[in-house]
Amino acid sequence: MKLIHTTKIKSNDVILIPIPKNFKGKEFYTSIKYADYIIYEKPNIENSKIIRKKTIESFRKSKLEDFNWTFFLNPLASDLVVLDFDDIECTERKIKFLRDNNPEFNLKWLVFQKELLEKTFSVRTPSGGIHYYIKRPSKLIQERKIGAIKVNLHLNGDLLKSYKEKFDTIDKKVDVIKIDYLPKGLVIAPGLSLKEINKKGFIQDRDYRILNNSNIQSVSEDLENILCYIFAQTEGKSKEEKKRRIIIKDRKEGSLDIDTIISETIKKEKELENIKGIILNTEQMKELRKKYDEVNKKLLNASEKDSLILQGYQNAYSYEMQEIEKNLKTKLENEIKELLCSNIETEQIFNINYKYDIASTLFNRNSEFHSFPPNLIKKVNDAKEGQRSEIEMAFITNLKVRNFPDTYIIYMVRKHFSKRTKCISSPKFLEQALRVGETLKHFPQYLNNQDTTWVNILMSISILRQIDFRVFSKRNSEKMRLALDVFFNLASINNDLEINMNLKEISLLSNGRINNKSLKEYLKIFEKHKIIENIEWMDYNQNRMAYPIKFTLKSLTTLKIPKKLDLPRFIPQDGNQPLVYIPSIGEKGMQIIELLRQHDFLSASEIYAYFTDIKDHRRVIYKTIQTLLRYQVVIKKNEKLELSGKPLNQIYEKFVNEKFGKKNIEKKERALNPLKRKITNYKQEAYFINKRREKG
DNA sequence: CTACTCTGTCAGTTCTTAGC
DNA sequence: GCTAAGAACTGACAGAGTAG
Repeated sequence: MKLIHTTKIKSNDVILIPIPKNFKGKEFYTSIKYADYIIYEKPNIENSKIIRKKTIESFRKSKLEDFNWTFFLNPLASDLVVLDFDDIECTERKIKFLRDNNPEFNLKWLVFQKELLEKTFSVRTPSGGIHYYIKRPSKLIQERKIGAIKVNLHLNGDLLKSYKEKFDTIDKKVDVIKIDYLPKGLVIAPGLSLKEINKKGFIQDRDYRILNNSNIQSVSEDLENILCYIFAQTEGKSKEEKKRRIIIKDRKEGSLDIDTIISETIKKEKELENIKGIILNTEQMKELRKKYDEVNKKLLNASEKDSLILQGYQNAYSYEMQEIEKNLKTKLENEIKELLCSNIETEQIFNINYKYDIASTLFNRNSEFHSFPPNLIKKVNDAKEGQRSEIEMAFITNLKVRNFPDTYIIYMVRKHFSKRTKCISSPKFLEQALRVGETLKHFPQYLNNQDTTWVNILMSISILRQIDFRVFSKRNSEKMRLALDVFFNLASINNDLEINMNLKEISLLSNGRINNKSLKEYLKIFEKHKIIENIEWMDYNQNRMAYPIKFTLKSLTTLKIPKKLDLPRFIPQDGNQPLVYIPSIGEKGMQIIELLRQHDFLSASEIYAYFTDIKDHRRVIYKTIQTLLRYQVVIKKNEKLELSGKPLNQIYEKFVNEKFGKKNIEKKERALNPLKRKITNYKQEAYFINKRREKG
């Protein structure tokens, strides 16, 4: 005899409570006083056994099947939660109002609805409501919350006022939305019919029919954030974890003023841009200028012999002026570096900028590289009042989905956005846009305008995070991910799937340690698997496919991926920084750092879970973690790993200093700056390429 | 017994360096 | 761009120990 009328809910999920099969006109009651017998700390099955025993003892003539068996939820024993949507028409109207007036709520609700509610097991209640059954492993909320959505958290000012006016007449409890969050307590089980029950004076049969017979969905980590937002609740985690969270926040926000660092940096960067103008106004420079001009006058009437001497003077003066400019430039650059690299947060800004700066020095490009589509900034600043929020959102979404850190985005906004923009004029808009971007990063399928190129590229970047590249080649799969990642990032910057850039530059712009030779090999593999097409090779030397002049990426949205990774693998935008060049840290090390940036702290086994595609992942990741611990990139606190907070560049410098000491100064200098070293090598190569080509 | 931690080895791949 | 040599990285394997 089955007491549960569905296979989707197992007996260890719930405690079974007897209720009468027919209420005979009475109001709802349970057949026994279950509360006296339940011991929360025990597994549900044991509690159910006790209840059954007590039931048989109390009703000696009855059998188990003479009762209906309903559910009691015990948050200590199971992560099953029921979301009870009451008064569904009014609820839906209220939700619609929130969605229309709060873009962040709109997106998060959409994801919540599509990814959880519509996919999970649900039951139609007799009042027309719906019970959604979900599993929430975090067990963040352990008490019943009736009317769990507080409207004033999602609306403010005039919007809240007009909301209240609109719903005041319909609903007494206007401030809340009638969605009950039930992790604990009694719930009428699916498949039951409460015969002849008295509900508010009416006697009727009340049926609980299964509406969606899918499996019960578990709340993934990404959805967890959305649930936290919708059912705003920050409590519930263990005291120790809460405390740690506060400590980490203190370190990130309290102890240093990131805003000041960013604005100081921008100020200095502007000085650097206007360096010529600034120098001209210094006393020292005025003096030199004066002397220079005087000599110039003398030159007009000077004899041939004198003019040689005067020209010598002139050269000396202009050299001195150049030196002043150079010194001030170096001084400013060092100050910027010192500012940004003083802490682990803003250091990312430096490392990302450095990547683009250094890459542009390889072939002495006049136009520098950007991290974003350059014309987007123009659009942002030129936008009319009504279009602003959409265009600014597009900018932030682009950087966010491509996994740029928030600090970097804030820096970009402060640097490039005009005062009229929404991001600058209302900081709350920027905060909200960043949170919306965060959601889209994890749920890219909800990006608007899917048919446009720029969204298509963002989708592709999201997809490549979950490709298991070993299906394409036995080669090192993470390097292939790096290659495709940099290609699509460049496509995003140019808003064009065609790439015509030197592979050496691409190597420098990548988010990891990959050289042009490997990029070339991967190009061929990608072409074979139709991810890249129309490669135009430079074949000056007997059809040897020396290097690609241009090639075209194909959107990954239509690509059929035979095997996906369980969890997306995010490559940090500052992944090509010196730290990666410490032996046995590498890309894996950066990916672990990225994980810790996103989660604040994780246990070793939680980190392993992200690399299960590697057969021997525990051993492999273990080694990387050990190295990170050895260099104090991460530290261990109560069995959890977290970033130590030491700037990564400082750690790398220390590593080089210890390795070379005072010996091998030349090698040390090279080692201190791996990207510069790469450029020197590439330049030397280019020199010989030209030489060979001239020979024929 | 299972899940996990820790150490070590090895072959194949990828990167750097030196040289032209 | 190319080669060669060597360093470093990567993921696989074996195996001992430990906690629950």
